Amino acid sequence: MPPPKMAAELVGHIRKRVEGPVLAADPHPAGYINFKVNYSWLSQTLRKALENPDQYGHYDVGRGQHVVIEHTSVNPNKALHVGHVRNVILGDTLYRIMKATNHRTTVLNYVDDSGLQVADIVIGFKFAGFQVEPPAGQKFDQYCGDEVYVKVNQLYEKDPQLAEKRKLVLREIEEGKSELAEFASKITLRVLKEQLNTCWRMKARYDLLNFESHIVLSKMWSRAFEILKKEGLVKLEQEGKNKGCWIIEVADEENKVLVRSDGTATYMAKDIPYAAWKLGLVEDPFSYRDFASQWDSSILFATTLDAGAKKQFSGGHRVITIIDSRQTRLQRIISTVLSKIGGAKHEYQHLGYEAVTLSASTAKMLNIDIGDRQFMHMSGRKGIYVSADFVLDTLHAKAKEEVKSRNPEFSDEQLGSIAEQIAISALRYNMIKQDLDKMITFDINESLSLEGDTGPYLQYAYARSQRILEKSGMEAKPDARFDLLIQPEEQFLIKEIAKLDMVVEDAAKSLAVKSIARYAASLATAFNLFYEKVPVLRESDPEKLAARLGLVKAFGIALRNSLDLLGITALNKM
RNA sequence: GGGCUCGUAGCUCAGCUUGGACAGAGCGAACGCCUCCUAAGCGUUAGGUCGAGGGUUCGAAUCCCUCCGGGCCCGCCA
Repeated sequence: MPPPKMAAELVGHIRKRVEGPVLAADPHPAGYINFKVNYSWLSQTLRKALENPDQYGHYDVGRGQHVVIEHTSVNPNKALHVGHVRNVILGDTLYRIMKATNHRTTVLNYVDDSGLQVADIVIGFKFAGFQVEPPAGQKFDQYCGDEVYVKVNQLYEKDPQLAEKRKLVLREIEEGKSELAEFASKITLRVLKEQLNTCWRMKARYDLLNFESHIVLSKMWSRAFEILKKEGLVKLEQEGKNKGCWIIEVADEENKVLVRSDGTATYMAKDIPYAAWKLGLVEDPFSYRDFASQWDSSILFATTLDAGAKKQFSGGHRVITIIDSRQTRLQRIISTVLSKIGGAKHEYQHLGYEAVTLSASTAKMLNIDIGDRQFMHMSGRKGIYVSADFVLDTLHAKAKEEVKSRNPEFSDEQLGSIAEQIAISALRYNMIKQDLDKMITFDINESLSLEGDTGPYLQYAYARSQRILEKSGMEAKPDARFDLLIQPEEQFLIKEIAKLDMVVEDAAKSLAVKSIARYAASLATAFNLFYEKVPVLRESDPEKLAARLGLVKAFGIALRNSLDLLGITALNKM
């Protein structure tokens, strides 16, 4: 039977059962059955929002389940660039969604304080004559990354003896104790604090810093290694190119070396115990100390092997590690290994995303010739990147001008604080709105846009709504006659507001972080259409006025709650 | 070579999981809308062989196969 005919026939039966939320069912020649929603029923969702604004849209997906999220994890030898920013914002947004859907959350930031990149900085200071103090006005992380790291790497090419020092320095750092290791640790912490300032500025926050050196010194690896041996997951290669190495066999690909023929562990081998720790599959060897207090008044802890408190950071029912998709293969191996040593009942998930690259015109601004290519991969070592602080500062300056032109009476302090919120909003929205498996080609000029599909557009819709409420001089009440809201723009807005919990539920279940951004944008658009067509303050019928004020307020609640999930501040004025 | 992934308007992207009504936004272009709740807004117009071909289906941007093009990954580096 052709669909149109089927629809027509079905409608006959369906009509008899139409009730409650559904007003009518009509066949459409294209083969559809169109149901008409009962708006006076749907508008009761507005009452729900007004009665319980803070909880509106916060769906209980997690039932208190513990989720461990790792993100950021930038090597502590340089400032964050826009590529790292994608990671930070993705991770922090996921944290916010998980938290809002009743998950117990733990956010980790892994600090690779014993890697080669740290050794490079130490060599710069100790053996290549770089001053430890940066020039006045330059952040220490930027100084280390822009100056020391890049230039030391250039020096290696001319001076092989300097390059030789890397291994020695690295070994000293790994062993700890020595004066050089102390120095390295001081430098690392200083860079880390500046990196955290940038992350906090973007309104990200963490629960724990995991220092790689502590993982190495804790002997977690040897314990994990014993487990792997016992379970028969690793074997000592007797011949071939990997002779003398402990390897792990991976289906459909080359075997991975875990322990080199000289007995040292590879990067993968450090990652396995850490991942197992996250899931609570190995005993927790760490104590925890206060590291810093954060903007949301929470305390950031750090691992320590010295005396400290015992805490429950690990042992997640679910672990989500956010690293770019170049690591997908390794993460999959780790996940497989964990499932074989008792992780099966848990979930170890890698949330990957494509890289951020620089657009041709932005590369040109950095004086980099990329020929006829469309984009350029960033490289910390070569000094090819756009730093997060730079983007935020530039956005801030631009936003400040815009706010000032609209609100000349504002104090400089007010202007600065609003401009900062706008800058963060622009950057966060820009980094989260597209799909994870799409590369972001970062263009500095495009990223400075405050119009169209941007964070400030959302904030603007919110500010407009708050002006209406303020100027009305009335309180929007949940018991208004919402059934009087019968204009198309009103009904469209109601429908959007009502979608929030569905969107949040879906985002939490499928880790579809960007769908919150998409929703917030369509919600803001629905409001702007309403704003354009339906006057609120000029309405003379007091019942209609009350209903519209309720609608405006409910919109504000839905949008503010969405913006909270995105880490964007809802502004009353801008 | 093998694996993963992307390819939709001039540009940046939604839509694809769960196949259906003329494929939607933003930017850019042209033209409009502030005596009226902030014009960071709204509207109109122009712009599309949904990479190509085949298959499944009453119906494919969406599912399957092949191919083409871009990207990433395949270290006793991290």
